Amino acid sequence: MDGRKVGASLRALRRRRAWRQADLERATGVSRSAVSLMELGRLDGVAIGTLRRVVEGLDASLVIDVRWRGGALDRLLDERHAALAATVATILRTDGWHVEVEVSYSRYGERGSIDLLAWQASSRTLLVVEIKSELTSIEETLRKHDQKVRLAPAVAAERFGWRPAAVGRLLVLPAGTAARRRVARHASLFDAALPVRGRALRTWIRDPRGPLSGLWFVPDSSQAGVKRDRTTPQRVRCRSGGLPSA
DNA sequence: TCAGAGCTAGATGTCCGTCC
DNA sequence: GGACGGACATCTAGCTCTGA
Repeated sequence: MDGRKVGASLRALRRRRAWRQADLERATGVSRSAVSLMELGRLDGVAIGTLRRVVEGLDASLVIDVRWRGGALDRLLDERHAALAATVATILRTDGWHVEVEVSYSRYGERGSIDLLAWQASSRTLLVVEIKSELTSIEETLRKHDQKVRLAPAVAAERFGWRPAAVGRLLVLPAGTAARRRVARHASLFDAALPVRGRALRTWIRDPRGPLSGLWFVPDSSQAGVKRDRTTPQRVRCRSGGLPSA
């Protein structure tokens, strides 16, 4: 975030309305001095929430972006997802499935990408696998997965010539306590939507018979060897005169 | 002289390390 | 895990500066 550019933008937007700093103070409840600091680009002394109030008070919006070593942050965020997908794809292939990765679709205005689309020719079973390294929104995850399961047979027929007799839906989560706790907290929801787990699930994967709605906790190989003490996530305190090293 | 903007000391709230 | 206290971040009131 370029402080001087942000400050210049705020000032330009304020002046465009012929407002004084005091007018902006009345409109947003943020003191004139704080507005002054922001317009001078001295954002170190300004809370993000306060900055947002001022920006929104000028009918603008605040976009905050975190960047790290070029595109390395995206790769870092994607690492766990990719590792889970790779683990599941390997297991499915070992059990005789043909696996396609990241199958994109666009049908009737609905767009997206199926993490893993697996096909077992002998039983003509199609499996729609959704991988979640972080379970943020449960409702959204289930809704999107449902959409993919609905569209998958048509996508599979069109793209690969697969004509399924049965369709399975599988949600994959990392086998940590955080994900298990989250699922336990919403047990009734998950039990209704994805009732098959554990041994029954593995049995179905080896020998699919009919449709399936399952939830699978898969060990996260990207975290292998990463030792964490009992206090994680660790607090990082920034002392004056120095930033914590990256 | 006055309006608008900049500066800063002090008040307040929050965070985080430590202890139990 | 909760309580406590010190350190720090953030905000504001009020004074000062600047330019018309």
